[in-house]
Amino acid sequence: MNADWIEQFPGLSRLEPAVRDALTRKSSIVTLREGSVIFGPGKSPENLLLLLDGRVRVQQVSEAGREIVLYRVEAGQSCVLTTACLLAYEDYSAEGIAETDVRAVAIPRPVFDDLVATSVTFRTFIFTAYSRRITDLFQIIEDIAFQRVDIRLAQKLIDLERGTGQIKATHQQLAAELGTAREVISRQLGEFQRRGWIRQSRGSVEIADQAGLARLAALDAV
Amino acid sequence: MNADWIEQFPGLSRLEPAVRDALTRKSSIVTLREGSVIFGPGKSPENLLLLLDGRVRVQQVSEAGREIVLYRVEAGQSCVLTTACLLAYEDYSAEGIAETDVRAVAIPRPVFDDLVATSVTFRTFIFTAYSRRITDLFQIIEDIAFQRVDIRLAQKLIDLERGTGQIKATHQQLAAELGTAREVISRQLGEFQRRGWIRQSRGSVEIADQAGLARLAALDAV
DNA sequence: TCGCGCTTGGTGACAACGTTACTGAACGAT
DNA sequence: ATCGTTCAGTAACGTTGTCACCAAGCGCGA
Repeated sequence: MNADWIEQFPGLSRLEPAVRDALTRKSSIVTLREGSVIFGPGKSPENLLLLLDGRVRVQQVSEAGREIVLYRVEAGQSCVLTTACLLAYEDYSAEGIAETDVRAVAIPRPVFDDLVATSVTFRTFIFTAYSRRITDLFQIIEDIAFQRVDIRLAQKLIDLERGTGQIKATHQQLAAELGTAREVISRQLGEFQRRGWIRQSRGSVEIADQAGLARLAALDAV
Repeated sequence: MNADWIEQFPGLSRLEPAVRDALTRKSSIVTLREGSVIFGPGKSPENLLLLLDGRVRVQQVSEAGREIVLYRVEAGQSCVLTTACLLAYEDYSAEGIAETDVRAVAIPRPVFDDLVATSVTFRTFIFTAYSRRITDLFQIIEDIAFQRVDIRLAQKLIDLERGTGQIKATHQQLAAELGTAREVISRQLGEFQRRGWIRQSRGSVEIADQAGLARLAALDAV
């Protein structure tokens, strides 16, 4: 019915007409409620998801219960990597969670397989998505291994503040973003507040001096 | 000429005869000297490599010059991930280095593209390789973020000791394996030696009590 | 609306890790 | 034998992670 969703994916707009037709016929549009666990230990997706609306958070959960956010899939992106992740090994422990209500195109595995075989465009789309995630992961590894927490936190705050100057997140959630401990976040935010860069309240952080944060964040790789 | 190399790749042994023929005809066997930089900032491979002999180390180098080993490609494995890595972004900073002399099958990009399109077997081979690397990366992230250095070092020593009870590596190299600092390795090895688990000499570590190391390594996720 | 329990945040003490700065030992080349 | 380079050891200190505990905020049912 509604085949126009393809236009939301820049990489797919030049899809060969026949392929495009097959894709729209054989895939379906699904909706997922905020908070749904899309995949994870115990769940396995039979579909490749292309996000139309909403946001999915992919995170690693350690046996000790600590979490770290690996990346997010936004509208217009595909979730291949995590699908592929389920293929090879069983002992993975990443999970995907709908951060908002999500609307997505679900492409069944056989159709996906067929499309990869048939279409150069689709193949490029998929491989590019892979590459992007992998460089993301490389970056995360470098940050965790070599970057100071205060700098990473400043960057993350700037990143999470989407226009509104407000970030709705507990210290615990921010700790998971950086793969560190809640206490560390509390300390750093306390320091940021002392410097007048932010104002804190329960469950949210308000940016008071973006430039101040940005100066710290820019110390990056000096 | 020598088409038997395909047998070295379990994932490819069932390749359709026609595809198999195309693969052997259009690819070439290359050799690389120990120490060669196979790809990295400035170098880009035009080929997908399937390793016949030798070992390739893939590592991330930070702007400050610190290094961390991401994974190794061994004989019988492919190097897709890093090839794909070059597609999307330019600002990656990983490099691949031949740890030993390397003999590999080089598949030109157009041939690779054609094979992915033609053969389900080949496609599975490639995607499985991807999945494996990605779960590796997930594991590395979890280790760096949540695991103690002494435990990781003990695991790494056991891992690097391949039969010989000897590990040829400087403290600096071991530090790069774990993404930590040389001084930290020196301290930990000093402690291991004090406990009688290892004996040190310039440029190498000798395992004296594997069981002792193994006990520490097993504290993993208790 | 009061009290109860849960979540969230604050803090101090200490352990682990990273950084800086420096030292000396081991090795290779000439 | 000497020199320069690489490698390893160490002390001091700053940063981050862990543990233990407490207090404030909030939702919810009595």
